[in-house]
Amino acid sequence: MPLNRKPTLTDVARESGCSIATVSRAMSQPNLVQPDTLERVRLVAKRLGYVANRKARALASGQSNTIGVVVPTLNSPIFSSTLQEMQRLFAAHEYQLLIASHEYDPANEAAALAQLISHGVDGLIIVGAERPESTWAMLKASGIPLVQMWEGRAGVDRVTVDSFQAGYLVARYLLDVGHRRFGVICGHLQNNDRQKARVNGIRVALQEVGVTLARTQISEQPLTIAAGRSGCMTLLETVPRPTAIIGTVDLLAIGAMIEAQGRGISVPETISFAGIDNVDFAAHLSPSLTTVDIPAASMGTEAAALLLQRLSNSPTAEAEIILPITLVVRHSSTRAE
Amino acid sequence: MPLNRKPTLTDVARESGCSIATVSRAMSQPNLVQPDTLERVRLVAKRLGYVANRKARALASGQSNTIGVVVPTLNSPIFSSTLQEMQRLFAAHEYQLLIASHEYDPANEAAALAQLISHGVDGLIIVGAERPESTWAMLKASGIPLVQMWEGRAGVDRVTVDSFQAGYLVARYLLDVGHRRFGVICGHLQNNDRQKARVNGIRVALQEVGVTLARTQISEQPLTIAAGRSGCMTLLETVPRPTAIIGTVDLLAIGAMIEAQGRGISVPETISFAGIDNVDFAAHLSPSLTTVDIPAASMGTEAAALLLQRLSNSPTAEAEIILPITLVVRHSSTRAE
DNA sequence: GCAAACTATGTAAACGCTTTCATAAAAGCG
DNA sequence: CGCTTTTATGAAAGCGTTTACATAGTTTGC
Repeated sequence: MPLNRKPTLTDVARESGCSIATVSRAMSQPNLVQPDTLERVRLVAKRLGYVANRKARALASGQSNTIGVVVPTLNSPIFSSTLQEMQRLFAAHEYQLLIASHEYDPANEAAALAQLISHGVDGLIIVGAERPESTWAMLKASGIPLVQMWEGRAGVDRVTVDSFQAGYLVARYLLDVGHRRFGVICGHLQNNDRQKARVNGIRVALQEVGVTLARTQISEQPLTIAAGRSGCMTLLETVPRPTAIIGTVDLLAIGAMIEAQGRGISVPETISFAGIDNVDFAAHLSPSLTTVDIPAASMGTEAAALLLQRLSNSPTAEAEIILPITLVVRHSSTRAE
Repeated sequence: MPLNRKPTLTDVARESGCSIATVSRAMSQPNLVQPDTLERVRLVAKRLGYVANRKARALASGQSNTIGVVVPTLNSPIFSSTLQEMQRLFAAHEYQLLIASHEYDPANEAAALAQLISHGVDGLIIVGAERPESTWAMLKASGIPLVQMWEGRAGVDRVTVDSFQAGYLVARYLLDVGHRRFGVICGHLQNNDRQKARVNGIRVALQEVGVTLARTQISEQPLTIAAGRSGCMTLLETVPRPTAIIGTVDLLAIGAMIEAQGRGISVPETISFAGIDNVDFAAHLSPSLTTVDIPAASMGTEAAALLLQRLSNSPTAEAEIILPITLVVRHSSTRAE
């Protein structure tokens, strides 16, 4: 078993006849060392199979080449496409992603953040702005560059999307084509500012034309297709029945639509359905889902780019990048009779 | 700006009037220190807001409390549910997940693994067994506990699922209900042993009844719904047309089915469709998708549990956990006329 | 009641790297 | 050609922990 011991800087230094300082420089700041010395060191390093020990490097330099990301859940088409893009960009810059999820529990989130901070991540990406002040204080105190996604609190860099507007857009559209009786299926609103904003957008759009959204017209659900179905079941019992049902998340809208179809309700003739997110899937359903496109992948790219910029210092002013959203009208919705 | 400097062990030691060794022990091996000393140290630590510096801890102890996971892509319902479960279990044991994805590129994977190893992860979880010997050598040389998921190479702990059998099961079922002309839409086979095994399972099942699967009856595609549609388009042109189309991944099967329906082909009467994976979605489609259930979430849990066991030493013999898969017959398939 | 075995703590040496400072050699300059 | 500036290297001091070893003080056992 040739599992001796990993070669260290010292080993390389000994073999190549120079000091560890020179070797260290050869590895991380090659321009500070003479070409032939560099060559020699590199050869030895390669021969010995030397690989820098990042723990040591991190301790000595204060930099870990690591980015912490905390999302509500990994198991969501939206977050995972965001993560995928972030991963791609960060990997290209030699950063590793330390990913945690908290399942919409603020205590979990605080714990995850504490762990990441203690791990010494160089940067942090978080979702949403709603969290206990104590968590915010911890983030501030850590002094770690921070980027928020989705919703943003002023004073912190952020890449957002206007969730309120997303809700407003779908609702406004449905109103425009004549709907007046609505049902809304949304995620749990507690600890989720994205959901709150979307629902508010809907509510305000309705109010503008004098329609109020009653308690019974809203069903809070987990974010799954099955939950969308059961949310729809509930809403179908309200009298009078809605002519349009909005899922504040595509998965919910899809579940709802499937449930309605399963009961022989014709979509969109009898009830129109619409979602928000524009997941891959939405375009392929039958009927295809009217929704609001949220550029989840770009959000990942932008957030990563912003953080990278911060890490390469450039002490620019506080940044807020707002990504555009667009209503996508498809066939799950139609004019109310 | 009270961003002075993080308190260190030394600070706590000074304030509590004992040596840093005692403080260190108080933090990590409380039973080695007298109750009242412990109490005192803890109080001071809390007052100062002391948080252990994991970089230093990692360097000194050789343990990083970090697990590296390398998956092909984050953006897949299958892998993300696996990751979600792993994250849950590891977080409960105070481990952080360092996640990388390689987009099915062996070079990327090797790079990611090298980075993770250099980061000093305590354990590693990888997907599939197919990778260059050089990558395997690197893994071996690192001496880091390793768990493989999906496919396994002997000699390394693994949590697998019989992908061959998955393919065999759907094909066998379709044969049993009378189908003889097949179309298969699969992912790119290169560098993807899961896909290869699934296709082989199908091929062998067909051979058993004397049916051969021609080159033209297989369409390799990226793993998206849209790709499933275009795969279906191709297959529909073969003469004679297949009476059953298998997507080796639900997304592909779903896309294919949607394409067929879009062309006015009745499903399952004219063509039967089946997939593999049993994603959330499959049950809710119309018609609901016949598929093979792959316990992706359990795979995450089991892999994490296995790795945790390894990390807590218990030098058990090499483990291979094979998770059960089951055929789920739904309404997208039916007896051939 | 004394050697042997613990127990609680302290001292100091790692861990493997980065980085400041010093030094010597090389280069630039009037 | 002497003086300043630049460049390439080395010595050594950290970075904040853990941990082997040493040292007293306490038990235990016969």
